[in-house]
This record gives sequence, structure tokens and C-alpha cells, in this order.
Amino acid sequence: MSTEQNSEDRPAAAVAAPPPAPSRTQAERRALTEERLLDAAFAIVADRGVRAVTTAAVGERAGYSRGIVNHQFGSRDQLMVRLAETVQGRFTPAPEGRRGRAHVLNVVDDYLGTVRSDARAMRVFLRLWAAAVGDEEPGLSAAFTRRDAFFRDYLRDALAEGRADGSVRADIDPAATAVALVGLVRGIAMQCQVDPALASDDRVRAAALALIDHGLPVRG
Amino acid sequence: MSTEQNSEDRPAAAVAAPPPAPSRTQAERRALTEERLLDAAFAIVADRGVRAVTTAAVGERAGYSRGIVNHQFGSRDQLMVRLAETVQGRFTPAPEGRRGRAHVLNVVDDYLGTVRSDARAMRVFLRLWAAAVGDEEPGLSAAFTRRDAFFRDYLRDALAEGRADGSVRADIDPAATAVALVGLVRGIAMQCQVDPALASDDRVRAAALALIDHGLPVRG
DNA sequence: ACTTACTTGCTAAGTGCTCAGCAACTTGGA
DNA sequence: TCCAAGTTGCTGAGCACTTAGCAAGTAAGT
Repeated sequence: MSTEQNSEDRPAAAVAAPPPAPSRTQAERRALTEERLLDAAFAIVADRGVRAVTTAAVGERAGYSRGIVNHQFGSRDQLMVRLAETVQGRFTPAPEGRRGRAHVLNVVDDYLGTVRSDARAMRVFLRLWAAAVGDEEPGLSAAFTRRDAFFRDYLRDALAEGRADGSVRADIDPAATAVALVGLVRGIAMQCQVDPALASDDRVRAAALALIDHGLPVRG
Repeated sequence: MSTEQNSEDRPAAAVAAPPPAPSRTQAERRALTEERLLDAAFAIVADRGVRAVTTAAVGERAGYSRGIVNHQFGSRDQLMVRLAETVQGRFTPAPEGRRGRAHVLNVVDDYLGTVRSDARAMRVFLRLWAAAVGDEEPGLSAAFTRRDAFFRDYLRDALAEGRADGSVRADIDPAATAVALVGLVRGIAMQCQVDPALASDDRVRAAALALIDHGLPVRG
């Protein structure tokens, strides 16, 4: 996936097969095709939802034929899994030097900031996650089970570190609190999805941070 | 919807048309049919997900024919909306005498308790909500936009009351904090859905309450 | 009788996937 | 260096299947 805005601006692509450069390695062709298909699937999820991702729609939006998805990925399900992994890669928290409580607050703040700064990617991520929760896409459930565990473990470790350096209360349970924090940011982002007025409201972000920041420190 | 467990224990219903009592008012027939259809739809969502709710599957599971849903509700979409409203009705918070911070904590505790005590209904609620967020079911999005606003307003008022009676910090924003709290409980419940091991872990519930309880009081 | 509940046959639209075949690329022998 | 043989990317017709909804009919209540 190069960027997310090349959803409709590939002009002649949908008409005939893409002849961008005259000569390409087979590996290059394959990689380029995969990228285009993932871009197309991304755009369709963003615009019309997970259910609208049909093999034909993806192939044609990417400038190929109806059969390309099955040829490239084997099945629609595997395309969805690859898409999920790709989108998940965008939301990997960056340590950024901070530690303990400040680190946790930073991760949460970043996450909620993404709701505004990269609304399209967040929309796709949440729609894929919703499909996984609803058990509508077999492969997605496994992909997000792994992803959730990773995110929780990351926050658990940050919380444990904060407890060790004294920036986080000693009586909290790092693992369980990590579940609550992941829930907090996801749940807020989901509401923003249903009601866009919330997404453009910085008070929600501030309230979430305040909730955490007054809950974690040793002194209130 | 009578109860949630009558999903498979209506013996002869699936074989022929239901002849439960020989004589019924037209209004009674209609009401009974509606209830059975909603029960069937509920069970299908719980067992196989929102997408598996086809008009034929619902009709036949309820002991009727394929066409009954369209006859009774006009369209599949309207069945889904009615189902959502019915399920939402189960999750209306009961005031229960408490006020301010204790009231807020009580509502959150109840909600998280439901993840274990009425897992089936919670599962259906979350799957419907996920479908609404994913924009897969047109009518559901509107139904849950209303529902979310109601739940947020309810918590906002409880928080404002707590601020007035001194049980909640004066510097919090009731409306924005309500969004965070709704997100917290929904996000936790969603994770429990994907990873059932979390659902049976009381530490998560305790951690969520601790997060709130140390965040809201005037004294830390 | 008449209205309403409900069934059943049908349709049109849409689904993922298969497969034969063509065209572009790669490889290796001369 | 060239060119045939082999491999891979990709197409597009078609298959088997599912869907929501309609229309015409039958049965049950008034």
C-alpha cells in the first residue's frame, strides 16, 4: 500500500490492463499487482465497507479483471488477511523515548490523534476489526486476535515499567489495565465512527487522557 | 423476545406450521409471530453472526416459511432494526438508588458484569453494534447512533450530578468523559468477544473500575 | 363474505471460485 | 547473441450457489 488516496485517480487503469513501464521482472509485476489490489481493497472498505469487497470489485478497481484476486491471493479470505496485516502495520506504536506513565499516555494520545489525522486508515482498521468481532470474516478474527494480544502486551509492559520506576501506582494490575486501555481507545474510536461529530472534538481526547492520568499516578 | 435460550428447543416448530393454540386473535397471531421471528433472528446472530440472518433462515428457524419475514416486517432491514431495538432494551441501565460517582461506577460494573452473566445477549448486542460501525446494515447505523447518544447522555448526567454533590472532580468534562466511559466498557466487551479468555477474568473488571475510581474522585 | 396471516413458486441480482487459453517474461542450449 | 521451451501473470466465460423480494395462491380469523 503506497498511500491511501489513490483510490480513484488512476485514470486509464480501469479500461485496459496497466502498461506503466514496458518491461518488468515477474517478481516486480507480482509485487506491483499485489500493492494495487491491496490499495483497491483498502479504498473499497473505506468507501463502502467490508462487505463490498468482492473479488470482482477489487480486481476492477485496481485495473485488472474479475479473476485477479483469486489468482493472486488464492481466495478472498486471504486477501482480507493481507489487507488487515497491512493496515495493522500502520498502527504500530512508536516508543519515542518516553518511559512508564508518560509512555502510556503518549501511546493513547497518538492513537486518539489518528482518529483525526488519518481518519481514512482508522476507518478501515475499525471496519476490519468490527468484521472480526462480528465473526463475519473467518481469517480476520485470527488476525485481530493476534493484533489485540500484541497491543495489550505492549501496554502491559509499559505499565509494568512505570510501576517499576514509580510513575504508575503500585496497586494496579498491568495486564488487566492494558485490556482496559485498549478498550478505551478502541471504544472511543468506534463511537467516532458512528457519530463523526465526536471525531472532531478534542475534549474527548483530553477527557480520556485525564481519566488515565488521574488514575495511574501514585499521588492523585 | 421472551428469553434468549429458546434457540433450539422448540421441537416440532421447524417441521410444520406452528399449531400451538387452536384459536387466536389476529393481533395475537401477529404478535406471536413477531416474537418468534425476533427470537429466531436473535439466536442466529448469536450462533452464526449478522450475515447469517437471511430471511429464509429466520423464517424457518422460527417455524414458518421462507417468505414470512418479508410479510411481517416488509424487509430484512426492518427486522434488523426491530431486533436491535429489542436487544438494546435489555441494556438500559437501572438507576438503583445510587448517585454521582457511585452511580457511574455501578453502571460500569453492571455493564461489565453482563459480559459474564448474560454473555449471549451481550454477544448479540456487540455483533449488531459491529455491523452498525462497519456500515453493513443501513438501518442499524441509525438505531445505534441513537442508542449511543442515549447512553452517553445518561452517563453525562450522572457525572454532572456527581460533580454537583462533590463525589466527582470539578475539573472533568461530563460530556466528553461520558464518551470515554462508554468507549471503555464497549471496547473491553469487544475484546472479550474476540478473546473469550478475557471474559472470564475478573481482574479486567476490577482494573476498569480502579481506573475510573482513581480518576474521578477529588482526592487521589 | 371479507380481511388478514401465511406459503410457495419464481425472479433477478450477485457471490466466490474454476479453468482453458493467451500473452508476457525467463531460461538455457546453440 | 539469439531463439525455442518452459514458466508465470492475467483474462473472461461459466458454474454452482445464495440472496431479498414479489405475486399468486391457500388457510385462518372476523
